[in-house]
Amino acid sequence: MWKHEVKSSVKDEGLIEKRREQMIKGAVKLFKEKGFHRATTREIAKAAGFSIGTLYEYIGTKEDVLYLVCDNIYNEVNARLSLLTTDDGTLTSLKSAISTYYRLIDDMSDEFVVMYQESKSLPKNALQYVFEKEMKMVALFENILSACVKSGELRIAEKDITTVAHHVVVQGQMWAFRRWALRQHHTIDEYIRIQTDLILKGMES
Amino acid sequence: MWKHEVKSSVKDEGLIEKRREQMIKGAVKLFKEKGFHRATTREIAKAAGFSIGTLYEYIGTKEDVLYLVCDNIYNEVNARLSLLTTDDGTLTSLKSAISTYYRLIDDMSDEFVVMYQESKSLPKNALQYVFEKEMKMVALFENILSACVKSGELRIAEKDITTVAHHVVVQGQMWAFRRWALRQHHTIDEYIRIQTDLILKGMES
Amino acid sequence: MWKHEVKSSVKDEGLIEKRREQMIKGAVKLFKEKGFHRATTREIAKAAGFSIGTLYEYIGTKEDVLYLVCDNIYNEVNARLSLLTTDDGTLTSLKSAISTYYRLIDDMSDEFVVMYQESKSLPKNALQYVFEKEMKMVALFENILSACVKSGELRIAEKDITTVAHHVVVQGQMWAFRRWALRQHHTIDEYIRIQTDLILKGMES
Amino acid sequence: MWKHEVKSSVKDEGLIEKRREQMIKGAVKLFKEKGFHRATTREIAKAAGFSIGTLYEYIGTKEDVLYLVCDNIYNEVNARLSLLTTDDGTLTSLKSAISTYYRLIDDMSDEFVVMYQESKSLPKNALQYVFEKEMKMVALFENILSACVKSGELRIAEKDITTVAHHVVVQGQMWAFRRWALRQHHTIDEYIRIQTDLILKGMES
DNA sequence: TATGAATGAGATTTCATTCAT
DNA sequence: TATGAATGAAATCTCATTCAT
Repeated sequence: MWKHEVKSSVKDEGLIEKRREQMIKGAVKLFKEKGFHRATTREIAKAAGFSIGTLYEYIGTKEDVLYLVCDNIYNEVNARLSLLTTDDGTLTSLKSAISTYYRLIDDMSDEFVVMYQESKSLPKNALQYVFEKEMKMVALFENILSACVKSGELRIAEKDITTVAHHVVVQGQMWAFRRWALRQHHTIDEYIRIQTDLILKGMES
Repeated sequence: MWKHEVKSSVKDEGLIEKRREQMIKGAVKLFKEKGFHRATTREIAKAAGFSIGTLYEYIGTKEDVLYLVCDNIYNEVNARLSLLTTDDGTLTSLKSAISTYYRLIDDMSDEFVVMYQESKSLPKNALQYVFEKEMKMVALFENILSACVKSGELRIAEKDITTVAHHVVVQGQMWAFRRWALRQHHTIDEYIRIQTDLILKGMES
Repeated sequence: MWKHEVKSSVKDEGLIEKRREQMIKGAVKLFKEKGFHRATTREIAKAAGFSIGTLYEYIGTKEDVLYLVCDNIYNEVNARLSLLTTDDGTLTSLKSAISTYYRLIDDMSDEFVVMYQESKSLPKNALQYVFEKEMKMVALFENILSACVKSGELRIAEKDITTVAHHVVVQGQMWAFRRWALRQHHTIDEYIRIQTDLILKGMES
Repeated sequence: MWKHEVKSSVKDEGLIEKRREQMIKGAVKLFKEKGFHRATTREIAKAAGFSIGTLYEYIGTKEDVLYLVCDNIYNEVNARLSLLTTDDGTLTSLKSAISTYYRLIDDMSDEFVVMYQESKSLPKNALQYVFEKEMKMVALFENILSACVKSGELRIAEKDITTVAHHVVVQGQMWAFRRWALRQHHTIDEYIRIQTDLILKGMES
């Protein structure tokens, strides 16, 4: 998979890391508030805590900021899920994957909302990269579901597996996008239980 | 419910109707392609088939175009759903509502995608209006679900009903947003069946 | 003296006259309120009581409206002053000219203010014409003053006469421009008396 | 008295000062030539010697340029008059005030003409501010005249003092507005003498 | 490395004028 | 004659990006 490169004229890798973290944090807040297009680079710089000149020492274009936000999310997703997940065909593995994923979304709601709302503004290359990451997420759940089907724990028609995987991912997004409504009734734990039950009951063998 | 007014300096109501239809059609195509912010008013005018000057005879600001697109969707939703839906507590009424709603989304996928992706760019007033329309949609499914619970056809905890209603609406959006993936495996009819089954099996009493 | 021509595609002279009167009345009100540039032709048409299309049947360009306003003033000035004034070298003739002129300004304050504030927006030709009219006004007072000097009623150095004539004209404008302040203390009659006294006492022989 | 603030995104106060001076100089020339409305912001920028982008680093709206011109005049007026003037009731103090004021107008004729012709285009707030400055000028002469009346040097009816003060100010404007005519006959020194004499003779006790 | 002033392409919006009805 | 929809040139203002310090 091709990886979008963000240009920087600064050499010190540690510094780059640090500045980009500042940037992402500030940008997410800003993009959440006013969206990617309405947020100016000046504002992003200020929110990050440095000057417009400095901002451009660490990125090439404004869109890079958005890319960094998206990339950051997937790094987080990877870090958390890759360790944990197995596709051993047990319902436990499915439940654990859903739980981990939804909890991640709960932790990074703002980031997820920003990513899903603004990623279309990425340049083609970066968009493609983010898209592939997203598809990897879906594929991960496909694999787990597939394993559960093979092991006989779930009954899903072969051709429906992809759709169910999308379903799982999308219901996760829903927690981020409609938080204000859902949180009135449920904690993240309850939400995870409800969604898990729905899948399991709907597809039990 | 307050209704956002779009200013026009043209008097002939029929003409306004006609021109705005042209506008909406052109705008949806454009917004889909490049998003609201990247589409210029000149492009919108051209896509609609008239000059920039004429465009501004029928709207006050660029955001009005977006509003018209959103408003148009809900008019369509109303037209189709209001006739059809009953909350008599039968599963049939639920199925029929889901089917009608999802089919509408299928017909107007582009419009729905544009609305959900760009509506945050609406001015506060208009955003509020669109938001209320969306909540009305959720409430409609809440009512139907509630009736089914009361009649004993479904078993859903009182406090989960809102969440399930959101679920139904969001899965409809999913068909619009992830069409390219889902359509590889399913027709809209199948998709409706899958989602309906999932709800019914997941919540049968 | 060259006279600026305002083009009209309408033949009926009486109608032209009538429409232009409507126009001038509406325009003065509008120009007073927002100035020539901020007033749109649409607004002028509406203020005149007809449509934008009709407006352009009676003028060639927006600036023609301004010209008509200015021209109208001088027609009025002519009508009133030409009858009345004599330069027989009596103080009475001077007093009467001042009185007539200042009273005219009092009657047409809005028009005068508009003319003096906006005439610089006239096209060169028309501006020249208005300028010449203004100079004729000054010349008229020069003649009267000259006659009074010759007859021994006033003592003004030859080279100061023009300046005094300008003085008289400008103090007339002052009544129009600073009405809100001056009217708190004086009626037009008093104002005329004050200004006349000042001239006479300042220049008595 | 409230003071209109002109926004600038540049921090260096000295630079702001310098750039605004350039701006004012260029703008006065331009406004004199074609008036505020016909002068475009691009032209203003060019006349000031920088780009349109830079212009807007130092102002918020085009109207701010006009405001800066007006404000500049009154700063100058203050600087010159405040030092010099006394209202000790001597004719000398009156003469000196008139002389200083008229000489100032002579030096800044273009600026004064622009201000009086265009200030109506200022936004309400700024217009109010400029208006108050103008009234302060009138009040200044009122005070001096009053003192002369009290000391017995002049005889003016109480209620006429305001009008005479306006008179003095307006005759100053006249030197700016009708320079082309007046200068043919008089130097500024002569003009000052004529106007001073007129007042003194017209109102001597 | 960090700063922020300078730049100018490009976006939105207005409005004088035309012309078919 | 009267109307008003259509037009597009031109104006104001924004903002991503650069570069000298």
